[in-house]
Amino acid sequence: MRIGELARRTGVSERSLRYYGEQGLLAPTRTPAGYRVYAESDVDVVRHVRMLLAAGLNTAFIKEVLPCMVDTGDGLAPGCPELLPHLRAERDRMTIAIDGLATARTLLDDVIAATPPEGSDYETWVARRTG
DNA sequence: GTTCTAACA
DNA sequence: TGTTAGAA
Repeated sequence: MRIGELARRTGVSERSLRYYGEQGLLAPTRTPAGYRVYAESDVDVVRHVRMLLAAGLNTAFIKEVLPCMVDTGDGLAPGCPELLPHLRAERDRMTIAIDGLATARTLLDDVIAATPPEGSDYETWVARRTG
């Protein structure tokens, strides 16, 4: 099938489909005219890619693990045991990122909280705090 | 009408 | 990622 059909059947834009191809996630063949030709199985590949993307993994990582993933019917499961350490490492990176944002948010909360009392004159308030 | 590449307010 | 221009 060509890109238009795959896009319709997966709900993924043609733009994204071409991008996945550039990233090595999809390997469509080409017609003499240069049109991309996808296999029936690519419908599932695209679904898997979307799931992993939604799970926060980047295309480079997905490219590596995709071949080892098995479709369980309701989701994806690691088909190779040596995948777990990498998946857990990825999870740890997310935790670090989340913690970083949490502290950033707390700091921003402090700035927001240091605001003049309701109804007070802003100019005067600023002058008193500025010295 | 569909797809391709390349480029960007 | 969306969108669009120009060509096939």
